[in-house]
Amino acid sequence: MKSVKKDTLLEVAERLFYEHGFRGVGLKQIISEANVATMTLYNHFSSKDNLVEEVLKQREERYWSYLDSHVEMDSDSPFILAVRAHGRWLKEQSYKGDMFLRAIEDYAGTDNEIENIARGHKTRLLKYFQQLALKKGKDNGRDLANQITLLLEGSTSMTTLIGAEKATEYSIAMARILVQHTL
Amino acid sequence: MKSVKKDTLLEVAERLFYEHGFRGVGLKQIISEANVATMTLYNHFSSKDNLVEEVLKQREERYWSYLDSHVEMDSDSPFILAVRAHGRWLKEQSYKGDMFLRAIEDYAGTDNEIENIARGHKTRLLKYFQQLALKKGKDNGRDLANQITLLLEGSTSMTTLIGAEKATEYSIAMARILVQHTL
DNA sequence: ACTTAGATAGAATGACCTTTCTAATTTTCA
DNA sequence: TGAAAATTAGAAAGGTCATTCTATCTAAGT
Repeated sequence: MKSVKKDTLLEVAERLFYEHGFRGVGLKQIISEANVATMTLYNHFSSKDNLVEEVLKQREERYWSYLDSHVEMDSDSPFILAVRAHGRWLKEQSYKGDMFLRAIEDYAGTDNEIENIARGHKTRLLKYFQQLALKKGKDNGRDLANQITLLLEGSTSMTTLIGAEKATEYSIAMARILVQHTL
Repeated sequence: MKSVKKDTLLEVAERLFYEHGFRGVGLKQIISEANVATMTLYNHFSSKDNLVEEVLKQREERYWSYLDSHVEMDSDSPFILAVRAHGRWLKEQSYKGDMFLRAIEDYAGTDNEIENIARGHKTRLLKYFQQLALKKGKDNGRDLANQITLLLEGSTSMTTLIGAEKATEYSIAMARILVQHTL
């Protein structure tokens, strides 16, 4: 059932959408770089919007397996590990802005599923850190979770300006102070 | 020399570009909402890209007069004032992402002036905080400036998720800790 | 070897895009 | 008032876009 063509399409589409934006990439370019016929795309995806949806889902899966594989939840400093893992993700996969934020901006208020998927990812990130804070027995877990998330988002934006290494260095430094401060 | 039509066009274009993205808005919609003929637009702007450029310049001017009017450079805590001012800007003018970051993403690598203008704004922000740190006699001025900028960028992104008030609350709290920590 | 499903190239469609053109009308101000 | 400049509506050109439709071809499994 799994199709190599479909996987190629998803891979190419994710790269191009990330590089030039959802609206900045046409299907023609995608099928051309994927070495696939038009109808092959439409056999696997019902529309361009549907392709965008699948791309976002795939990217989210990849993001979480990235985080999961780098964060030992029971470690002394899971927050720091998460910020560091996010930094690696930035360096390798997200050096110019965040795809989910971009999807939210591009499709906000147009009544489609894309915005929901993108917002879902962000919500999950917040919940992730809230649970982490809970496990650590912090009383102000929600605040800490929001602040750590803010640091992640900040480092993502800053990556465009000063590179992933420096952005991550700064966010880790601040996360350390933060965790220490809310013990 | 100043034309009311041109101002209307800039105002309408800025609103629509921010709301739906540069590529998501057509000139037809802009001239329609500005109650202006096609040729009026082309009399004042040489192309759509040129319109985008002027919109960005205008927005940057507005951003800086916002900051300047709220930040007393010689105050005890100009950093905190700046973060707070940025928070007000978010609430009133930038509730869903940052227009400059978006311009950088949308036009990166397409060899045009737009990306330069957008990056210029971000560079200026960094320099602003570096000078502030210098005036305060901090030895690690560059680090503090980068971190404060990271907090601003983070609060901008978080505004889309939790609103400007909470995002600003968190960034101010973190900025306080930071300034205190690097005295 | 036959069948069936998937993939192919390429054209057709209709919508929308930016930019240019024209010719009539309105505004500005000396 | 009269001349110059700005603005108008609308069409046209020339692209690109997403989507659909052919009709041929390839590959797999029985």
